[in-house]
Formats: sequence, C-alpha cells, structure tokens
Amino acid sequence: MKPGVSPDTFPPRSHEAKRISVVEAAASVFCREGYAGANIDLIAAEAGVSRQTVYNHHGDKEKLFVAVVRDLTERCNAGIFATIATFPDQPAGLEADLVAFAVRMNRNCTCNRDGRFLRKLIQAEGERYPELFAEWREQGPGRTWSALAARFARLAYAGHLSIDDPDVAARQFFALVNAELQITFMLGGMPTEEEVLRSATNGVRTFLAAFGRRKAASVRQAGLAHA
Amino acid sequence: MKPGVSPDTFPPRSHEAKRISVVEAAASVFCREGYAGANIDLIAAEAGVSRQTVYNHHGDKEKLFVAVVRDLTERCNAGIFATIATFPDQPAGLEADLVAFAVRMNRNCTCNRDGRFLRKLIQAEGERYPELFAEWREQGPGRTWSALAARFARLAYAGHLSIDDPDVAARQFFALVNAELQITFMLGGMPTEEEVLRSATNGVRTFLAAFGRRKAASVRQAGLAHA
DNA sequence: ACAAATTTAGACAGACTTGTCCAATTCGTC
DNA sequence: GACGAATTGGACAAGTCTGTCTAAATTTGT
Repeated sequence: MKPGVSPDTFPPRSHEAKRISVVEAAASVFCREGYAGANIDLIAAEAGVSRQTVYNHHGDKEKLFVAVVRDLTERCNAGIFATIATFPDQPAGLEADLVAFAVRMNRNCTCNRDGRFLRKLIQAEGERYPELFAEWREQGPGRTWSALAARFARLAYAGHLSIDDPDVAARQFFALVNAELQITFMLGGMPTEEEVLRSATNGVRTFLAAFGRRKAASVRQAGLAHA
Repeated sequence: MKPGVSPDTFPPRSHEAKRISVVEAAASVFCREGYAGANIDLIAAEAGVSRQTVYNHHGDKEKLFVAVVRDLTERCNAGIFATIATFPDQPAGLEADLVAFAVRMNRNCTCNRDGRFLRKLIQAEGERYPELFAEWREQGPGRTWSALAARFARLAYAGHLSIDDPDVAARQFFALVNAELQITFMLGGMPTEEEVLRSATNGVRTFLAAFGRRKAASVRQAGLAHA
C-alpha cells in the first residue's frame, strides 16, 4: 500500500495528509462534473497541491477514481455498521426509538457527504466499472441488509414485532423511512433536518402499522399528523 | 416548433425521422458516457447520420441535451398518466389488483428504456441544469403524486383502505413496491420480470397490512412467502 | 545545519472535441 | 427528368485535456 521508504522511517504526515486531501477533492469534483468532465488541474487546485503531486500519488485519472470509490465505500460502511450498532434492541418506546434510529441512519450515512458522494458515483459510473461496484455491492448493501435484518429478527423474537421475513422487512423499513426523500436524493440534494424527521416518522408509523404487535392498536392515530 | 419551411410543403418525413433518431441515440450516449463524456461523432454514428446533420438539427451539444431531457420527460409523463388511468378504482381482489397495477407501473414507466434513461440523466446532471430539472419535477413527480394520491383517497373513501394522508400513502406505496429494486435501479440495471413481481407482491402485502381495512385480518399470512 | 525526498511551476507533445465551412452527392417532389 | 433542399464526408481552427519531463524550491528527519 504505502510507497517504498527507508526501513524504519515512514514518510512525513504531510505526505499522507496530501494524499487524503487529493482524494477528497477528487471525490467532490468527480461528483460535480462526472468522471469524463472531471479535470485533474481542478482537483489539484481544490486539494491545494500541484498537478504533479496528484500524479505522484495516484498514477493516473482512473486509478484516482478507483481510490476515491474505495475510500468512500470503506468510510460509508464503517458509518453504517457503527449506526446499526445503535439499533434499539430493548426499546422503551418502540416508535420513538425506531424513528430516532432512522434519523441517525439518515444523518450519519445516507445524507452525509460521503453517502451522497458514493451514491452519485455509483449511479453515474456504476456501469462503467462493473467489478468495482460489484465489490461495493457485496461489502455494502449485502452485509448491511443482513445485519439490519438480524436486528429486526431479534426484535420480532423478543415479541416487539410480527415479521415473516426479516430481510424483506429490513428493506421495506429503509424504503419507508426514505419514502419522502427520494426526489431530493435523486437530484443530489440535502434534505433538511425537519424533512428527515417527518419522513422517518411517517415511515416508522406505517412500518409499525404493518409489523407491530397488535396489542397497542392505537399506535397509528397517536402522534401529530405530519403532512 | 417545426423549422421554417415553405407555406404549405413541409420537410419530408425522413427529416423528422432523423431528428428523432438523433435524439434517441443522444439519450443512449448521454446516459452511457455522461454529458461531458458524450461525443457528438459517436451520437451521429449511432443515429446513422453525419455529424453535420446533428448540428443542423439541434444547434449545439447543450441544446441537444436539453431536447433529450424534454423528450424523455414528455414521454415518461405520458406513460405514467396512462398507467395511473388503469388504477383499480373498483377492485375485485384488492391485493391482486394493486400488485398488477404496481407491476404495470414498473414495466411501463419506471423500468422501461425512457424511465431508466431519464432517471439516470436526472441523477447525473440534475445539479448542472437546475431550471430544466425543476421543470421536470413540477410536471412529473409533482402531478404524478397528486394523481396517485387522489386514486388512493377514492379507494379509502369507498371503504377499501384506511388512510390518514393520501399523499403520504401514495409515496409509501411507491417506496414499498420498489423496495427490493433499489440497488438494481442504482446501478442502472433492468430487474427481471420475476424480481419486479416479487418486490410488488411483498410491497403491496405490507402496504395492505398497514392501510387495509381490518375486516380481512388474515391477508398477510395468505399467499406464498416470497424470499 | 545537512542531505534526501518531496513538492512545485511551467513547458510540452499528443490526442481528442467542438463547432464551422464547403463542395459533392443524394433525396424527395413537381 | 429536373429542380431545390437536405445530407454527407472531410478538412479545419481553436480549445482542452492527459500524462511526462525538468529544474528550482521546499520540507523533513537526523
């Protein structure tokens, strides 16, 4: 991974810092302009380094692009798993806890800088790099859905939910919670805190109406009705 | 709209046919390569015309791109409204009818060539042409959601569903029905007929569990469980 | 303070694009 | 069959971009 150096002395931090700076600037420019439209000079300028430094670190444009996607995938996955770890296993108030979880997921994974960038790169360039994005698919959604499904299964086993197929339920949870943000996502925009909360609230409410234990039948009519 | 011609004789059909041919080839190339990566020579070749003809018809690359998006938007909207017209207002079997409707929607609008192309262009270039895609947003999703919400409201009023907010329900219906196709859509792929059916079936089942009238409480456990 | 490695700015060739121009050809129509 | 409009292919200038190279300046560790 690291460029060849003397036995025990590794390159100064500034070296690594610049590498990161370049990758981040590249992520931003690739997303804004597309792969073909991205300009190495612009990336260098935005990273605050010279063009030559970009080539020294990453070889060529395509390798830089791959590095960007790998980087984003890794960070996003880390964020997703960290957030899944906060899933409410022993909920005090199920609706409130699931809403809070959904909002965390949105804020820390789906809507943050890395999440939006990765999504856009996948959408725009996914077909051009099949193996790269197949890798993302396995590492990301593949493991993510399983992990989330396991949490829902546990919640069902503990009697808080009534679920036939945890995998389907997990995917539907996500779909419901993001239902009102689709168009904003499509255009690469950043929903407001309030929109996220509203979409999550409406989504969780419907999710519980479908999968909630029937004991508390008044759940759906309880809260304020967000338009 | 049409280019200036003599009073009563309009250009031969071949003229218009080539215009269409160019726009379709352009849609394909813009989607595959992105705006910046799209090459006019390639578009011309794919359309089976000379480069000069492309310029004769559309002026320049940007105007051609706008024409492509307008064209796709128009056709997609027409398809969407035509499909919404087949919404089951007086359902014989509610679940089966809604599944069939969802499958129609997917096949004729979301997953067909125009739908996939338009979605990709919006995702990739939406930020670069705010007013163009704002127009799409108003003409497309804006009116679509209203129309669909109205249908659900009628269904609720007729006693087939129990819905608080028809707009929310309409968005959630779409989200649920496409829940299992998200990743395929992201990568610009085309789901199989079977995947579409499965996602629709699972989605409608959950939708009815949440919004169905309680009379038939056994709805959720009825059908075969699609994994 | 010194020596080695890294970074920088700039020039550079090669390739590629866009959009224009033009003469020759083809096509549809009368 | 002949006329006029549309189409074609090719050449073309102007601009942009990638990736390389070099010599000078800077930074880093010792």
